[in-house]
Order: sequence, then C-alpha cells, then structure tokens
Amino acid sequence: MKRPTIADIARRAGVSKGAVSYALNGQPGVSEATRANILAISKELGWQPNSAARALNGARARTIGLALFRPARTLGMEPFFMELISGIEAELADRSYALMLQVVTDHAQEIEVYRRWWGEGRVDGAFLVDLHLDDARVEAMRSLNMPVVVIGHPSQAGPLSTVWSDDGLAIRETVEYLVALGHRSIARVAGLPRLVHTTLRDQAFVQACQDAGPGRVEHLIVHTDYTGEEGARMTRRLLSSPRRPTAIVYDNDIMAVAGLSVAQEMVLDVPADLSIVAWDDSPLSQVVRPPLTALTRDIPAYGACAARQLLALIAGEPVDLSVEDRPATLIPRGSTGPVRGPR
Amino acid sequence: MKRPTIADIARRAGVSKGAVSYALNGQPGVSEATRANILAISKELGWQPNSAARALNGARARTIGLALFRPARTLGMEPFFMELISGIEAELADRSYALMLQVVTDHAQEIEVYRRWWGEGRVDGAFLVDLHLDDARVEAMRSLNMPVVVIGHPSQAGPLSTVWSDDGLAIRETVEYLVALGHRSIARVAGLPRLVHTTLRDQAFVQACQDAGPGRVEHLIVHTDYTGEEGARMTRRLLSSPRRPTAIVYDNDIMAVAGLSVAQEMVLDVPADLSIVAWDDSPLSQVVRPPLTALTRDIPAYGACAARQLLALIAGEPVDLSVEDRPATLIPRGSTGPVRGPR
DNA sequence: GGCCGAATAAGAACCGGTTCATCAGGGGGA
DNA sequence: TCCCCCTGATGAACCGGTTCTTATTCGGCC
Repeated sequence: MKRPTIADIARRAGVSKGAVSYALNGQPGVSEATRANILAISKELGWQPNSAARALNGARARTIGLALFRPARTLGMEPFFMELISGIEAELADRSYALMLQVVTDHAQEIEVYRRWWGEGRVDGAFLVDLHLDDARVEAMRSLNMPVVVIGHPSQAGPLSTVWSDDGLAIRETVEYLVALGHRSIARVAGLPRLVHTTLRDQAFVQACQDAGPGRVEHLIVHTDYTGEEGARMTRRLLSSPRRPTAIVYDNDIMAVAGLSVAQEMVLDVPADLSIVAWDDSPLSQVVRPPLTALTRDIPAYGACAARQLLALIAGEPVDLSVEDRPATLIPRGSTGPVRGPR
Repeated sequence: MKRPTIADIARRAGVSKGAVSYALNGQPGVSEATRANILAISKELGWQPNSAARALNGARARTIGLALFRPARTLGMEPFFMELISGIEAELADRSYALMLQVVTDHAQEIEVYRRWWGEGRVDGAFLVDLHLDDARVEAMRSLNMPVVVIGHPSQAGPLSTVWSDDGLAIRETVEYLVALGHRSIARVAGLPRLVHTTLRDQAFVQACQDAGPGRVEHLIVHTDYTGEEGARMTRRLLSSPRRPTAIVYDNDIMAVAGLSVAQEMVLDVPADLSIVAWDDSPLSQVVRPPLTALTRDIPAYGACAARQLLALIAGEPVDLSVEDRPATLIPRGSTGPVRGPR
C-alpha cells in the first residue's frame, strides 16, 4: 500500500540501493542486464521518485514561483495575466516544471513569500512583474541571490535579468497614425502612475506628440487604476471638457470598452466624433460596436520568452541581461477614423 | 553564505540538533532559557526550515495542486478561473499554503500530472474542475487515494468530495423572469455539451420552460465552446431563423456580449426586440450598452469555500461529502424587458 | 541519606534518495 | 604468470530535518 522506495526495488532485485539509483537515472555503474531488470521492477511496483528526498541532495525543485500583487477583483478582469501564465506554463510544462502561484496584498508580503520559497528550497527561481519606481523587490531579490527574471523594462531592474518589449515604439506608431488621420488633440488614459511601464509610455506619448511638430498636437494624460469604472469616469471628464480630444488611447481594453460606452451614452459617434485605441487586444475588443483599433501583442509568447530566460538562468547557462520581445503592433479597426467637422 | 541549518544553530548554541528542533517547533523537551537562546540564534542566522527535509519525515507539502485543462486562448478570456484562483489563494495564503498550477492539454495529461505530484509528495491534495460525463479523472483520483475536492455538481463525482452551487435554481429564476416579461420563445446558448454542468443547466432550462405551462414557451438549446466567435455565430443563426426567439440566455458573459453585438448589427433593439441574459457577471457586462442582465455569483467566495473543504480533508477533519454554496442570483439590467410588437 | 521521578538534554536512527570510496573479479598486456 | 586496469557492484556517508531512546541532573519526599 505504501509508496515503493528504491530500497524496495533493491530488495526485489537483489542489489544495493546505489545500483538502483544508478540504473533509474541512466548513469553508468551498472550492467545493461541489471539495469533492465531494475527498470522492469520499478515499473511493476509503480515507483515514483520522492522529490523531497531528491531535493535534499541539492537537486532542483523544478518549480518556479510567481507572486502576484493584484487585488482579486482586477485580477479576474485582466486577460493579461492569465495569458501570460498560459505562455509561461506552456514553456514550463515541456520540461515538467511547475508554477507556484500566490496572490499577495503588497510588495512586502511578496518579498516575504519569495524569501520563504527560496529559503525552503521550494522554487528554483521567480518572476517579477509590474515594477515600480525604486522597487524594493529588486534589491531584495538581488540580496537573496535567487534567479529572477523581470517582466518589464530594464530601466529599474538593476542587475536583474529582464524580458521586455518596446512600448515606446508602439505608442509612437499609434500617435503617428492618429495624426495622419487629422487628429490634433489626443488624450491618453493611462494606468497606475507608479508603474515603470506607465511612466515610459507617458514619456513616449508626449514625445511622439511633440515630434509631430511644435504645438501641432495637443496632448493630455490622465491616470487610472485600470478598472472600467475609472476608465469611464475619466472618459466622461475628457469628453466634457471645453477642449475635448478627438482621439483617446487607453492603457487596456477594459477601459477602452468602458470609454466607448461613455462616448455612445453622450451621443458621440465613434469614430466620426471620437477615435478610440486600446492597448492590449482581446476578443472583447472585436466584439463591441464598432470593433476597437488595438495595440496587439502575443502575450503568451511574451510569457514563454520570459520562462525560457528564467530556465536558462537557473541552469546556469549564459544569458543576455535583457531580452527584447517583439513590440505591440497596431491593428486598425472601426473605432478609429479621420476627424470630421470644422477644423 | 550557505543557508544555515539546525546543525549550525546547534553548534553555535552548544546543544544537540534534537534540542534545536524541539525549540524551533515549540515542542516540550527544552528549558525556556535554552529555547530562547536557540530562537535568538536562529533569528540571527536567518534560518529557514528546509521544506524538503521536513517533507522527508512525512510532513505536509503545504501545497495544493490545480491542473487546468483549457486552451491558453480561452483561459485568458474567462474571468471565471482567475476569480476562482483568487478566492482559493485568499484562503490558502492565510495558512501559508501555496498553489501549484499547471496548464494541461487533455485529461490524460491532467491525471498524469496529479499522479506525479502526489507520487513525488509535492502536493497534499488537488481540485478537479469541469467534470465530464463518465470522467476518467474521478476513478484515477480515487485510486490514488489523494485528497480531492471536485468543484461542481456531485452527480458525477462518485465518492469524491464536492463543492457546488445550484445552477438549476438560477436557470429557473431566469426563465420565470423572462416568461413574466411576456417572452414565449426563449433560447439558450450553452457551453460545451460534454460538461456536467452544461447538461444540468440544459435539463433545468427545459424543465423550467415546460413548467411555465404545456406548450406555452418554446425553447431551444444550442451548444458552443464558450468563445465569443461561436456565441456570435449561434446568435446570428438564431436571429435569422423563422421562429426567432425573443430572449436568449448565454452560458457566459463573453458570448452574451458577442450576441449583443450581433443583435445590434442586425438592427434589432435590445431589449425591445431581444432580451439578453448572461451567466456570470463581470464588469464587462455592465460596460456594454445596454448593460447586461446577468446571473451573478461570488466566484472568489466559491473558490474559498472549495479551498476550506480541501484543507479540512487534508487535515483529516470530518467533512461533508458535498457542500452547497449559494446559487447565482439574477441582476436585471437594461438588456431585458417586456416583449413588444404583435404576438 | 537514599530513592524515585520529572525535567532536560544528548545521541542515534530514520525518511528516500545520491554519490563517493572501496572492492571483487575478469580480461588483457608484458 | 603476474600485474594492472576496467567493469560492475557494494556499503556507507550524507542531505536537513524529526523523533525515539537513553543518559544525566536535580529536586522532592520518605
């Protein structure tokens, strides 16, 4: 009834524990005949290696940690994380690595969780997402000496390895496209202002608008918490202002859809009166009327890339300090169009 | 530099390994003075227990497994799983249990993953979701003798413990509400036909329609794969048929939103020409125009309930074989209304 | 003063693997 | 024929904890 151990196999085969270990791990030290015999017996008994015993000898835990600092509510909403996890999983599953997941309520707890997992030998490495400015996690991970891959821009990652994509490029492409359509007043409904990637997108947005020509394009940025509610409120505020923008770029699809609803409720035509662009594409963007022009990127591939990087780091292989994934690309759909009416 | 072990602490304190173990675990066998001294030294050295060594002595892995059989694409879309995971996490985090997650491509692989995790002593128990008719996983888990909680209806769960909510009740409430509004032709756009909960909802739907009176309410069920695309296609088909339904109940919010778009594209007014109800509420449902009437339930609480059940099972406490969570409740919004026009 | 039991601690065995040092036996070369 | 080396296999140590058994000390009580 109890799980068979290598001692059981050894007894049945009439050999020593050591011989069984060599045989089962494909190592030299046993003849082919006894190896075959041992393998047969182990299969017959349904033997499975005890990972704890292996770990005790310094073996890898074959597990990677991911602590997510997100309120449960937003987590359920954002396809981004599930897609990222899917991509990570796809890469890990091949090498039978598992993913250890925990939702945390703040960065201090996140650091604590990683410290414990690493200290207890439960994980071989971890991911860091949503870096803040002066993020305490960077120094904490560095001092733990744990293999870590930051998913996001290298600027705040210190000595940690990163996987990122060039959001600035995507923002620029979007602004240039809108300017070409005749828009001269563009707003950006951004995410949490403390996040590094929000700051970078903000800067790139302002720069792109200025590059269109001095004083040619009015630009405005408002910050939110990524929820549809705030997206709607900010849209309402923007559309009520005397200098109403003719185009709004949202930092996620949830807010873009909420913004679309607000525009329609204010009897504005999209795209004739207002153009809308969503960052991050999802079936959701294609399902509303009109379908949303979106900045799309292959998020599962992004996660897979990060996973490969982390696995290489764990294996001690030489890795680039920062790996750049493909940038998001603009998919024009029905929610953007030329400006109409009087200049 | 290396991680300190209890042997290090013992040496520093001038006591034996055994004494250190007792002291650190709050067990009797050491005096208060030496206990305090040992605790101080362990804190000073930054000692963390090695989970592998503990596991080797039959301790719990303090980890729970969840293998998800979902294509990456749908996974990213469905808020349901992330919310469920959030709820599970919330419960686990309190007792510093972790969640081991793996995305699998079929049931055979799912069984294999659980067998390995259990065999290797990496998890103390697991969840089973989305049960099929004659689900092979039930027998597999039973024979493994691993603590398992099925999230879903008990009918196919065999001897396994379950946590479920009464979908039939919710369906009935919905149908009665629609009938009261004057609807006499109601369609249901259901999920995957092989899933147990789809079957149960189907049956309850038919029953509720029949209970409205013999021949009084026409009903129709079509099955999909939960994607917005199929939801849209099925809606188009239903709305093009000669006996067009005046109300459609969708099995998730994604399909409901897609269906709403199709209706609007066919220049039907919602709710005047067509009423729409979504199973599972999300901010998404409230953000479209008109906002969707939805069957809402507290999914994180559902997950938390399942987690408590599993933890009790693992602890060997007596548990009910099946625990019923609150059923979904109907939140009427703008997408449902009385039937207009000629009978 | 001697005996007994509780409190405290030491020491060893054990969990299930890996790995190193060692050894027996056989074949080949000189 | 002797020696050496290689192969195949053994036994023990080890990883970092837990837990059982044993030893020592001390205090209380008769």
